[in-house]
Amino acid sequence: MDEAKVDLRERTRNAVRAQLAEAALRLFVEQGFEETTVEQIAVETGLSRRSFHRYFSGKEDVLGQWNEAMGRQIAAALSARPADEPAWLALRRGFDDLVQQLGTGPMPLDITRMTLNTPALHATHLHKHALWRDALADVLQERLAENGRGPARISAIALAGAALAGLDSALTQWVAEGNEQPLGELLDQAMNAIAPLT
Amino acid sequence: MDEAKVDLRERTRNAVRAQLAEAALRLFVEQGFEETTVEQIAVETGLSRRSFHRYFSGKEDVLGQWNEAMGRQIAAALSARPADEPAWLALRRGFDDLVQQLGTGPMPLDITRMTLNTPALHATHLHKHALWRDALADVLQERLAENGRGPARISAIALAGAALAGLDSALTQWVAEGNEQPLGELLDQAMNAIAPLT
DNA sequence: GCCATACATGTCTCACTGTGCCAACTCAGG
DNA sequence: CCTGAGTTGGCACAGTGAGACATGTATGGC
Repeated sequence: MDEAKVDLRERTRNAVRAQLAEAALRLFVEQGFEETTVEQIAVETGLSRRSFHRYFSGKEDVLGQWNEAMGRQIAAALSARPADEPAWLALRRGFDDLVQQLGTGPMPLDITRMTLNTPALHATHLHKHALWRDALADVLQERLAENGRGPARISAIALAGAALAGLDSALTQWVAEGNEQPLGELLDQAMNAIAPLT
Repeated sequence: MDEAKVDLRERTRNAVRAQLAEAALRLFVEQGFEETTVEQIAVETGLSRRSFHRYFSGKEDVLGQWNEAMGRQIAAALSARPADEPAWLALRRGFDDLVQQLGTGPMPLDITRMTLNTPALHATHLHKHALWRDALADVLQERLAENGRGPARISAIALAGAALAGLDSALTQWVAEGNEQPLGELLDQAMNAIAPLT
């Protein structure tokens, strides 16, 4: 029972969570983030307000959880880069998955625009970057620990943070000009302005 | 009357605002941010909950306004740097005021620690960085516009964001090790890890 | 097949926040 | 004295987040 039972419950939970997230996203895009109440999302899914809070800590957490998965993906991509690749370039390549995923269809652009323009969501967005930064810093330390002692923690965090700053400025520009230039090129431009992508 | 009257009102307002901020900071440090209610701050200053919201949009805005002044100061310092100084070094020097101000007494360290560890305040902290970033980007564009056309907006934002990422990792480390190394040295270390401080 | 048990959910309740609205007060200028 | 701008307090309201408790509901062992 400790096996299949837990797995089943877990899968059910995930399914419900996904339903809630889907309803929430739809309502957000339809009528805006602030104008959507938790109750609306809950009713839409056939749940109570209280139960919504058993899956998400709040409205903004709906997007927060979506981003956690992406964070792990980026960290994994980074640690898969060849060890002799310069760190800055490896960071750039680590973003490739994200860039590709955001480049498919107009939906991601709408969500990204809403995320950057809604104060409450912008906060979530920045918090997400802070989490990604720490995760990437871990990988960087591990990556560079091979040749001698790795860099100090502070350097790893700084480097990861700088890369994310580049990503953020690329996203800002991307949203501002409405997908005029592909996100990947903007990211190259941004990161190159910080340090040469050797 | 349009002269002294308005000024008087303005000074009174600022005085009340300062009193509120002082009471809020004290209560935050004493009993934590989340555990402090708006009502407590208001009563402490002899005001009503309603009136507190006429000075600050919320608890976190107390620190938010403190940071706005510092943001303007940093931007001013940056634009005062010699035009032939490399941008990255100029950004580092622009932080000198902030570093010095945070290095005086144990109070700033406590506030900074609380800011980084409290979720709601961390969000304010990140938002503040976003504002600073845009302000610094403006100055950067202006600075480098002298020799020919300035850099693209995206590059200016990326550079400013990277500098702030360095500052953030320095602050994180500073708080983590409890002022073991001076903040200025940590900042040198962090920014050097991103790009050489020529 | 039956039941104890764990887990999800709904209802009720409470504290806190942010905001609109209105009455009362203060204080300078006519 | 009084008018008018600005500030404040009190009240009400919607929304959020969380604790307590009761009610299902499905799963496992018996």
